Amino acid sequence: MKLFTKHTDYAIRALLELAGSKDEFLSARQIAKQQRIPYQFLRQILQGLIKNKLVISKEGSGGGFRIDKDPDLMSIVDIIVIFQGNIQLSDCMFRKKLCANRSNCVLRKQINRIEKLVNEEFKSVTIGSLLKDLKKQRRRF
Amino acid sequence: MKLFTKHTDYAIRALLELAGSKDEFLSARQIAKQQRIPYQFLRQILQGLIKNKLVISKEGSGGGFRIDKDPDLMSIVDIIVIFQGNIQLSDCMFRKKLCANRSNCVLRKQINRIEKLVNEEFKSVTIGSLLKDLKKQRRRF
DNA sequence: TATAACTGATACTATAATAGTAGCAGTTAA
DNA sequence: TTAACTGCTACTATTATAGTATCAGTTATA
Repeated sequence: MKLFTKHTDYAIRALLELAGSKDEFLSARQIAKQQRIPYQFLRQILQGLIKNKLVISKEGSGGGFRIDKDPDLMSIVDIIVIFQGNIQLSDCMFRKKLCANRSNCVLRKQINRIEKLVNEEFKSVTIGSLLKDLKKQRRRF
Repeated sequence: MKLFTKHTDYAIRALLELAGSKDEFLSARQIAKQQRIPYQFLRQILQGLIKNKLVISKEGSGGGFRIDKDPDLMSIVDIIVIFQGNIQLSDCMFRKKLCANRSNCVLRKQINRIEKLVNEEFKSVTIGSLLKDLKKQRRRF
């Protein structure tokens, strides 16, 4: 069972890279090389981040991408939602009418509880907090 | 994003049905009808539950399935693991050597933390506890 | 002003996972 | 003997995942 797709994984790593050099524009090529992300795949992901206004881009030579939101307000949930949709552990909500029997509902109740928990936990992890961890770690080595 | 597949969903519902009539053998046909699960699909799922010793079967006419483990010791995690493998939010563990850079590792640390949390939460939800919820609910209506 | 280094957008492909369906062989109660 | 079962396995359709490839347009700069 996996909760993170490559889209999300790479997006987070790209955002960490961009958050680390806040005011410069980094090209997709540079990020791809640094983070070892397949170049064309990364470009798709960056387009997704642009559409959702987490980064801005500059076209042409010397162009690239720059972060466009406070990294402390950029949570992992936001990124998951962009690439994987809402966190919902079960899809029952979409077919309520088909869920005729109760056994399903007591299960859903529990699932919803855990779902909320996961959401809150992921909300508390932001690009900003990850970057802080990263810097701490670097100081130690 | 989904955490439960149909396999898991149906397996839990089938186990609730079986736990509800502990000492009788219920046929796949009966369970399928009660819980509105596609018959052949359910049979595959029941085979999975047999292999993992959650239920036993009796062949031939009048045969079927019976629960073979204390429902209170049968957690949702057990069932998820059977049909979806271990709960691991990211698959990085399988390619540690490829994860050259640290940004990935700080992310993994957080993911592992949340992973443990999810695991514990799902462990606390058992077929037994769900059945209790179900009976409570029935008394109220 | 040509060109190299970029982004924007979109179409394409390969593989795996998910959600089933179908059918044959063997077992057992009545 | 036969109907109702399970055991086992092969098959299919759809969707998600993880990329690749390419063309059009933009911009710094030599």
